[in-house]
Amino acid sequence: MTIHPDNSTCQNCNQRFNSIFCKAHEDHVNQINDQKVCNVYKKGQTLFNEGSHPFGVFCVSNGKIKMSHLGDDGKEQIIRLVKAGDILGYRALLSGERYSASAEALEDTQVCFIPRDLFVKILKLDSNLAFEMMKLLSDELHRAEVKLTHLAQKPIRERLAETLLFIKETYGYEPDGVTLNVRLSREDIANLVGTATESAIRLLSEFKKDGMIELEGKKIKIMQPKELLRTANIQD
Amino acid sequence: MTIHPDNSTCQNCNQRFNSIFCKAHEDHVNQINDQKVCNVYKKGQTLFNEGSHPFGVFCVSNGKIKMSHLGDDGKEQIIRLVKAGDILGYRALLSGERYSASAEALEDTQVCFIPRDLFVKILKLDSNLAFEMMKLLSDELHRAEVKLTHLAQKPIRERLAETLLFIKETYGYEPDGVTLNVRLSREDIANLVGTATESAIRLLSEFKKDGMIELEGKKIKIMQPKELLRTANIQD
DNA sequence: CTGTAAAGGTGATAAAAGTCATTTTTTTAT
DNA sequence: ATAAAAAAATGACTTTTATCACCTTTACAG
Repeated sequence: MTIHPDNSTCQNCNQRFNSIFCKAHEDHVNQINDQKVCNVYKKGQTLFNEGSHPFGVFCVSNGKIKMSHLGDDGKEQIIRLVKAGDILGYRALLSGERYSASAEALEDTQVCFIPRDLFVKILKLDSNLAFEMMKLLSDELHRAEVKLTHLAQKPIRERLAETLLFIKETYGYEPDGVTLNVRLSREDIANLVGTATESAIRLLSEFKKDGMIELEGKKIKIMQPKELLRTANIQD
Repeated sequence: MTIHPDNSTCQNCNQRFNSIFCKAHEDHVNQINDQKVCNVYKKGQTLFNEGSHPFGVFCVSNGKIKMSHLGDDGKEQIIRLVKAGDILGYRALLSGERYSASAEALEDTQVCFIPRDLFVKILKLDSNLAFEMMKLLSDELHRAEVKLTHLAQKPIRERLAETLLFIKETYGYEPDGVTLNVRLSREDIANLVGTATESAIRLLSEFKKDGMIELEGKKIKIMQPKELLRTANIQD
């Protein structure tokens, strides 16, 4: 079992001021630290499944997670990419419903679990945290509404370009400054864009031919971000 | 100027216990009542426009409103239908951004305006209200994610059927028990479904030919709700 | 290692949906 | 009441995208 000295408490967590808890009262952070349960999920492992009950929220100290819905015909739609510092599992918990999405680790990921009752108690006591939570929900809602509009109106080529830029915004580059810092299957990319896997593959090849990206297995290098942005055709 | 005796104060508003303020403290409702500004918007009038600054939230005492995004090529996407008892304008306000959507009255609509500072102050003081707000945001987020998935995966025929049922859920029927209690243009319906107006018109005609609905100008009668539900192909 | 399964890739074809042009109907303003 | 404008409807056609079949490459468990 690996020990992470600088990361083993919430107070010293390297994501502390990169998370929703940045403005939470110190006492409350201490309480979370006392009751949290940390865990490592291997690549491909599931944190929770659509349809099951939420017993708390998860806070990611490092790693990457995808959250997805299963469509009515069984096809996966990825609705969110989660990174270190993010929390997940709050949507269902706050609605008082079962999970409407599943969460799966995209690589080995370290996660702390905060029990439901504690999280709710602190949300009620700490109006700063509550406000951050509302802001987070509002931002997510905004993102979802924009994506919804683009799904309804934009061709797949533009949505793929936008998706690649979104991945870059979320996970950034590797030290080389061009390779997207995550490995996704072509199917995952398609399920993020909202298209058939074959269409995603074809368009990635076109982007490569056009010199906007380079492909090495699952590595994607962004060679011409400006051209990609133009292809995405985003106005705002 | 018409006087609405039972409706002129928040305390006596017929939507009081049908709104997010159902669990707010009485004192806070009184404060809102003191500072609110009521207004009537005629059919087609705009409450606010994408890109402008939010100075508070709106609370609908009666009427109907559509909220929509403008896509990058100028096409409208309707993201929400608002009814009596609902609030609107909170998303941008809580995110601290400009409005990302516009709101337009679908019929003559009575709306109270609650100033920003008061709303924020009460949200900070009243943890019950804050919780209701989080629940509301979570529910909206859920709705947006499901819609996003359906836009990515379902054919227009299914989405149109789903949209008609959604309108029914939102606004209900007229006293005859079959006519949808709202008048929408074919373009609005298309912008709700996320398709071209012509496609929406064609499919509505098909639904009529199949006996699921009847059309009389802008009146839509749901004749076979079960068949419509089957056509929508919703699993959950 | 190495065989097997999974993922990636490609072409042909079909289906879905959008666009454009035109006509009919409805609404609205004068 | 009526002309003008807007909305609805329809057909022909094009474009986009999905599906299917198949082949190649990669990953990985035994």
